[in-house]
Amino acid sequence: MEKTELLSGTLDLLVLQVLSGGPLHGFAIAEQIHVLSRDVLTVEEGSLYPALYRMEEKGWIEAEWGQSEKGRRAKFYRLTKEGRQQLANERQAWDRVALAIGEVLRNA
Amino acid sequence: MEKTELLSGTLDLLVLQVLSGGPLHGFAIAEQIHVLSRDVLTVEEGSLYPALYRMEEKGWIEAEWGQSEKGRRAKFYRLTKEGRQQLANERQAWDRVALAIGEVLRNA
DNA sequence: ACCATTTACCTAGATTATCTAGGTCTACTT
DNA sequence: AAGTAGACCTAGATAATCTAGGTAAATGGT
Repeated sequence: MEKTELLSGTLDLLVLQVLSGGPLHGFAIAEQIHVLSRDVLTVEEGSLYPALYRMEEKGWIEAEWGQSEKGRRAKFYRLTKEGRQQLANERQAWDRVALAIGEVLRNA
Repeated sequence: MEKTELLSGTLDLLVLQVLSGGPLHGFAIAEQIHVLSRDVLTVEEGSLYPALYRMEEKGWIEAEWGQSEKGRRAKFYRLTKEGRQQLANERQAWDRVALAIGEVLRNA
């Protein structure tokens, strides 16, 4: 209940977004989100991997085994066409909701 | 999974915020959030009432029975001092996280 | 040659928030 | 008298995230 440094419901959006820059393995996805958010957002592995499976089942991403920059085996994920569409949808939904919350915070 | 028109984890913030303008009964809290967000955010009653209890137990709000504008019995909630502090904390947390997400969306 | 650390993935179970879908009661309207 | 709207309540389902473990391979230090 305390230090939830990830806003529930935004994980898919974040993953899709960092994958839009090109394929990445799971570990690197979490790193990217952490770094790009300037250490504000932390994705726990126990959240990440199940999320990747869900998204793979939905056809938004595809996986392929390969080798990481550090020479270890790693599963690389890349966006599918559906994933790209989903990203667009989620970005729009985020904008809409974040703006709406902003309005409430401004006007109450 | 589809039309979640409320971002998980933001309900407390929204409730505290609309109460910062003065006491309101539960039904009116939901209305206010809906109206102020220009119909984007909808709080279901099954989410609202349990949330109000949680917040009351935490000492952020206090309840008192009274009469609504329409002449029906209604439970009015008002912010406590702790609630005001909590609101400040949650606003800050929201700003921080929303900004961080924005950075990821901009830079990936 | 050995051991610790880092990298990378995986999973079961707990927790928690929200929603669904019911319900009650009362005032007002027709 | 009946129907609708206002206002509250709750049990159970759903689903996302976290906790806290675990495996295995490559690197680095001694």
